[in-house]
Amino acid sequence: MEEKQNVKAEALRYIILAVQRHGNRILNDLLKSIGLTASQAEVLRTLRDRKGLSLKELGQLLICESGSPSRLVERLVRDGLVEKIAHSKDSRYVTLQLTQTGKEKEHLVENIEKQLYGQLNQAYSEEELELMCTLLGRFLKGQPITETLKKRGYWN
Amino acid sequence: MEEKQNVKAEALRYIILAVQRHGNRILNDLLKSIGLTASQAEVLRTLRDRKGLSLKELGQLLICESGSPSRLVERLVRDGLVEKIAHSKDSRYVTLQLTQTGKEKEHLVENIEKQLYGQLNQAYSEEELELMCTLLGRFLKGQPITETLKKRGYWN
DNA sequence: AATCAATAAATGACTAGTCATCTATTTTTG
DNA sequence: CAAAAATAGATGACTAGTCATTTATTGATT
Repeated sequence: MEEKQNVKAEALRYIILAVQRHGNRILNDLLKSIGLTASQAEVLRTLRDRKGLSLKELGQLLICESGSPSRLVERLVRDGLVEKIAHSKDSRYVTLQLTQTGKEKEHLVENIEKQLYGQLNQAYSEEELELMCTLLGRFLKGQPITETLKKRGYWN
Repeated sequence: MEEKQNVKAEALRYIILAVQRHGNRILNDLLKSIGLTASQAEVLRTLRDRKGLSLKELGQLLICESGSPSRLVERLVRDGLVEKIAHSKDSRYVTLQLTQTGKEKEHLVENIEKQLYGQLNQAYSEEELELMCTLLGRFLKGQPITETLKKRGYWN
């Protein structure tokens, strides 16, 4: 008798995967026009909102990566969107800031993300969005990632 | 006034990402004991359920990959879990089947997945699972991936 | 001060996901 | 039948995600 439940759990598992991929594809397609990936865009948005972050602090704010975003940032530096600044007191730290180009791209990202959110708002009412967040969020209760979500303002 | 909606849409976006990653981590941790990844396990399960698939047909059944699973299967062949058999009539095709070892691992995968589904069933009622599938699925309406989900039995 | 522990970041090694292109084969069609 | 189109799969090139290890620096211990 547990089999039917498992089928539903399995269905949810794969639907979550499919939705995540689908949304990511939508966003990446939109971002392609400005030569960014969704993960890179998340870094730009985060660096704009919080200045002077270290690599470690940035890593604790990203949902897209659980480890350290060394290489993600490396590519943004290579592409001239982010600068690394040595910390004067503790040279283990690197602090990050957007370059002028980075700031300009960040602004474009904002608008592109609005298009994605527009699609979500078209598909769902505010109540439904909240309901999904609450239900899905229940599965994350007690997990480290909830700290990140709280810091970002996506968690009560 | 659209900003609040966008915050909720953005929250959903990141919570879906976080939940997908968290579930994947749980599953990968469990699968590590038998030396498989979640994607590899999905292939094994799929090849057990449907015999004599070609690479292309397999690709159309996987949620974990949208393209062709050439390299995913390549690694399973390398590890001795899957065999490639040349198609006698049309040598463009390759048909796939589990080896004995592959069949044994597939059976272990089944049990490991039950542990994940157990966690989901503990967190959610049957109605909640269904509700989430319905709501999330709405975002996939009309997309190619729904064909895959239907073939797999996770879509009405 | 010298050693040891802790910390931040970088790096290696791997799997995987995406897109474009290439190769080999089969099918179409003129 | 020969050339062109279509198809299956393989491969190259890239980003990214994960885990383990290494390097450099700072802080703590004695």
